[in-house]
Amino acid sequence: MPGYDPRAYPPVAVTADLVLLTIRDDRLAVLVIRRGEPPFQGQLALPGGSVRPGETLAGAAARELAEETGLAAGTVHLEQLASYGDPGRDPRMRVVTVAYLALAPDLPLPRAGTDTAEARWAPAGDILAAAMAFDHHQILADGIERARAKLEYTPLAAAFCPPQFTITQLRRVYEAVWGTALDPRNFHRKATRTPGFLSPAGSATAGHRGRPARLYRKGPATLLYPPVLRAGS
Amino acid sequence: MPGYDPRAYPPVAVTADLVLLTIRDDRLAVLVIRRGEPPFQGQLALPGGSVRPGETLAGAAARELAEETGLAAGTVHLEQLASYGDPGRDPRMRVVTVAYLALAPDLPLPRAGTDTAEARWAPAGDILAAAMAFDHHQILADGIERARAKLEYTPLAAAFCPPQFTITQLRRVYEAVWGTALDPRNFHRKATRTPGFLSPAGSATAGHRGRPARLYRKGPATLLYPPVLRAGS
DNA sequence: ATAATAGTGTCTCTTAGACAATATTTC
DNA sequence: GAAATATTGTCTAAGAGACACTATTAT
Repeated sequence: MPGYDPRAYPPVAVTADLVLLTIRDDRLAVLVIRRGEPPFQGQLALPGGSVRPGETLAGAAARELAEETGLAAGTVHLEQLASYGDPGRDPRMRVVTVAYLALAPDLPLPRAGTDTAEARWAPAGDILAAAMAFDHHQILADGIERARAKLEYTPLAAAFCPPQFTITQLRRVYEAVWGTALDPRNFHRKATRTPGFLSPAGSATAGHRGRPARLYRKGPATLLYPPVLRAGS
Repeated sequence: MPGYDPRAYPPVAVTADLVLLTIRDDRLAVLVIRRGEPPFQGQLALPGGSVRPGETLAGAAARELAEETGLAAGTVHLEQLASYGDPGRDPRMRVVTVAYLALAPDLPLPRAGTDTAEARWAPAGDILAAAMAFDHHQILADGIERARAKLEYTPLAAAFCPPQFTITQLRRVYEAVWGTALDPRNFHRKATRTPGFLSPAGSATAGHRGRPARLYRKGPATLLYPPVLRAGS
């Protein structure tokens, strides 16, 4: 637009917030912190912080992720979710946050006390039923919905699993995220016969009751065809 | 995060950019402007501008849309696409842009000369093959890919059509966006039998050769089940 | 009548979902 | 052996894609 000058307006802060999901005890869980200072002191919130000068948006999200989990970005799936910038969403000033969705295997508990007040995993359903600081409830809901949708047509469920995993582990991811039970036999056939979904990883597990299961890795496909559709009609 | 202060960092500008798509002459077209001033003077760009104080992000996108097309937001589908904020994407200062995807029926040519230098519709394929200012090439590519994907599992193709339309018009949308030919008979069956995709609008068209076609409106569904899948295996 | 476009029906193949049957382990 | 889990197979119904056929208009 001719004549527009980005410097002509009052200052805006840009932050990166994180919806970090995992599966714990066969349930979808989210990493939340309890805010140690105003605004919304004492309330639950998503981890996040300012985007620093010279840092990309994804870089800021990856840095937050590393600070919270101690893990390098390579281990965890990280994608941009959406941006939220309603005036008044932060009482201090105009803040636009770029939310990122991160999907991780069941991680060791996040490092406590370094720079974040009381970060912990909590069942996603519990958090959705509670209040959160800022508009984080909406951001979390959007993140969960994104994850649900992406399980249908991408091999992203594997992001919730360790590098090698069994079909049953993968099925439990679907069941936890969708909140529905799936037939183990039909799921097995679907997962193993959808091209590119899985790559065999040879050996088999043992150590629990029942027949040992084969191991797989995430396959080369980026889109599943045909998709794994949630029940519809 | 304790101790973080959004005011502690250098200023950032937030803008809203628009990927406005339509179908013209059975081809996917995008609204582009030619920049009248530096940076990237003379280059093609997407329409956009600063988010004003007190304005929501979606509100800024709707305002840009109205400025470019003269249309109220109600006529046009508008959804957030993604945000782009790499340092250096704008040489003047740190600018984070929130891109919105807008889908519209074939509109009268945008108002010329009011506040935008030379806005025009251009075939999406031509623009993708050309250079654009900033990172707008990437934004456009992401917008087109979003539109392609959404045609599969939402009734969004209707957003490219006037309020009432025929099955053939709808099919031409799919063909233009996907760049593939679809069987008219199978598409007809699919469109009319997918629950909630279309609502009959009674009367029939005429005025051209061939049997008059029935008219439909966009149906109540927000997700198509089963989806209209692009050919895969 | 002919061409053109709209709409229906039919056939085949693939896939989803229900569920029987078999395989391989631990207890 | 019994129980638990993994894996394969079978049956049925629904949907996709190919394509014949009918319907209704303009010229």
